[in-house]
Amino acid sequence: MTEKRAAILQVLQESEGHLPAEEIYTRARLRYPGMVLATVYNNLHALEQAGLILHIRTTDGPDFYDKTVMQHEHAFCSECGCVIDVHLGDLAAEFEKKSGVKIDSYDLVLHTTCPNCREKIQ
Amino acid sequence: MTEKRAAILQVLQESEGHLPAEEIYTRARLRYPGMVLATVYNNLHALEQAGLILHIRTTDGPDFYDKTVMQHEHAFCSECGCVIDVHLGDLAAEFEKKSGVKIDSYDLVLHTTCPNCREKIQ
DNA sequence: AAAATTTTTTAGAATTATTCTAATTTTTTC
DNA sequence: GAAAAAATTAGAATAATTCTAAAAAATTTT
Repeated sequence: MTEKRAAILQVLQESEGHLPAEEIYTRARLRYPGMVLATVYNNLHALEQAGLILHIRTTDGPDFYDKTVMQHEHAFCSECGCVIDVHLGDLAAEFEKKSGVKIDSYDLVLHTTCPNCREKIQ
Repeated sequence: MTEKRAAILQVLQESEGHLPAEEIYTRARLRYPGMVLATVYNNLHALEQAGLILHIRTTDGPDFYDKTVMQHEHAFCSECGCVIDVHLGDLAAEFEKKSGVKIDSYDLVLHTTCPNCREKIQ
């Protein structure tokens, strides 16, 4: 594990959980000012391959990288953009049974209005 | 409904079901060679607003537009890229109950290996 | 039907997120 | 410590989509 790779991993570990590449880049540069965005992407891929982090694809904004390796979903607040971790377990079997189609994997993106924002709106 | 908007809708209606904007553009230009990609996007938005088509967001490739307005999901074959329609019903209530988080909506992207490709691989 | 207003279309630039390339630097191996 | 492998950098390339401003078309008002 190179110093930079370790630093990128640490940024995630010390975060609230999930960050987009751009934010990891910003934070990693505090320690390594010369670091370049491509290096962040390279190392995020390597860390993903190594099973140390999760690569979360979204349907609108940028992808996120998650320090929690266990499968889980994310609910994005459409008001403030915050992200809430959601644990639904593995639904592949359920989807497969319901549809009759072989499901190798799936991406589930949830949209919510977080408790904070729901209060404000009312 | 302008001629071009109608043409774009017709392209979708006459298709197998779901097409990315680029493909709609290609097909619409057969009738309207001068048409520009921005016009396709404009009209797809308008048609979506009008509830005449569905805008399907994916986690990797480009978005799709679907002539079927009824809620349904899509299973993308990771081998050949083909798309299979899947009907799972509305799962928001189930997700909400399981997680305790208010679910306004969700995008569910399924990954499959289609029957054709599964045969070839073996 | 002409004038005024609104909507649509075009062309092209801008944006965003990500990947690629090739040269350089660093790290690891022998 | 030299050779080989891997990582890093800088910047270009790509892909999908949105934005902008001007021109054209359609609609509404007189």
